[in-house]
Amino acid sequence: MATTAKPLLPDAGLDTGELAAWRGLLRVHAAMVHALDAELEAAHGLPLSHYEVLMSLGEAPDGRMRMCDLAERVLLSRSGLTRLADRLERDGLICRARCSDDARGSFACLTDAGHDTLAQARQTHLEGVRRHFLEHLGQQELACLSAAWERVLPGAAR
Amino acid sequence: MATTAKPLLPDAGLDTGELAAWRGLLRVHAAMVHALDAELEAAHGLPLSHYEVLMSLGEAPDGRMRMCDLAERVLLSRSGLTRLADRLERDGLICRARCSDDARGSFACLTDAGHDTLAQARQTHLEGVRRHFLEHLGQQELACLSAAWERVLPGAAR
DNA sequence: AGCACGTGATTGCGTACGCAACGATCATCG
DNA sequence: CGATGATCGTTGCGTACGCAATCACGTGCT
Repeated sequence: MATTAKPLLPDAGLDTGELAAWRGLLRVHAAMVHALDAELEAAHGLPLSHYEVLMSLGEAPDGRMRMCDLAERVLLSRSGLTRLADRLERDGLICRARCSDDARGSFACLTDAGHDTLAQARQTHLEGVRRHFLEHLGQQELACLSAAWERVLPGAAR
Repeated sequence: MATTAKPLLPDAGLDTGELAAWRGLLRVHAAMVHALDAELEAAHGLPLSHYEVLMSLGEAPDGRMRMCDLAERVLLSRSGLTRLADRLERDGLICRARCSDDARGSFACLTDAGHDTLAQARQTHLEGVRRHFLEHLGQQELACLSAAWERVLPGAAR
C-alpha cells in the first residue's frame, strides 16, 4: 500500500471544511431525530419510528406495503420491522394481510385508526421538519442538499 | 424556480425538493453509519461508537476528557457513555481518572493501547469517510453543507 | 457555617434493535 | 415433475441505549 504519496497530512486527516460537512451531518441528524421524536411523542404519544411506518403506508397504494419493502423504506432490518409491526398491530394502527400472489409474504395495512392517527401526527411532524430544518435553508441550499444526496447515495448505499 | 407554483397543500405537505433534502439526510446518515461501522468492525474489530470515543479523546488535550463533555461530543446520554466507557475500559483502550478540581467528575483517558488502536482505526475510518462521502462532493457542495448545518444546528440542537 | 439547590457519574429497569437460524414458500433447471 | 437454491417473515438471543432515581459533590444564599 502506498504510504502518503501526497503532500497531505501524514494521516490524511480531514480539513476544516470536510470536518464541518461530515460532523455536521451527524449532529444535525441526531438533533432532528431527537426533536421530532420528542414532539410526536408529546403531542400524540407516537414514537417517530411508528410514525414513519404509518407515513409510508399512507403514501402507498391502498395503504399497504409488503413487509420487505416497508423495512427498506423505514431503514430497519426485517426483524426490526417485524417487532415494530407487532407493536403497531397491538395498538390497532395497522393490520397484517396475507399476500395472494406470494404465500410467503404478508402486507402491513393501515387500519382506520391508523389513518386517523397518521392524519393528526402528520401535521405535527411536517411542522417540525419545517421549523427545525427546512425553515433554515434557502432554495439554493435545498437544491444543493438534494444534489449531494443523489451523488452520495448510489455509492454509499451499496 | 422549477418548483410547483401551487400554493401550499391544505396539510402543508412537502414539495419534491424539500422531501429529497429531508429524506436524503436520513438515508445518507443510515448508509454512512452502517458502512463505516461495518468497515471498522471488519478491519479492527472496533465498533464505530468505540472509535468515536477514542477519536474524541485523541483530539483532546492530554488525551482525556470529562465524561460529561465526552457524552455530548459523541452524541450519547450520560448513562450511555458510562456503559460505553465500561466496555472500552474492559478492553484496555481507555482508563478513568479522578478529577482533581471537581471530585464529582472523572476523566476518560486514552491508554497506550487505545492510542495504538486509534492510530490504526483512524486510517480505515478516514478512508471510509472520504470514499463514501467526501469523494462525491465538490468544494461548493462541501461549503454548502457546512453552511446548511450551521444554520440548522443552533435552532435544532436546543 | 449551614442549608437548599444544581451538577457529574453511575445504576436499575425497560425497550428497541441487529444477526443468525429457522420454516415456509417461490423459482430454476435438469 | 423433483431437487436445489433463493427469498419472505418470524423468532431466539445478545447487546446498546435512554429515562428516572440515586449518591457524591459543588455552588450560592442568608
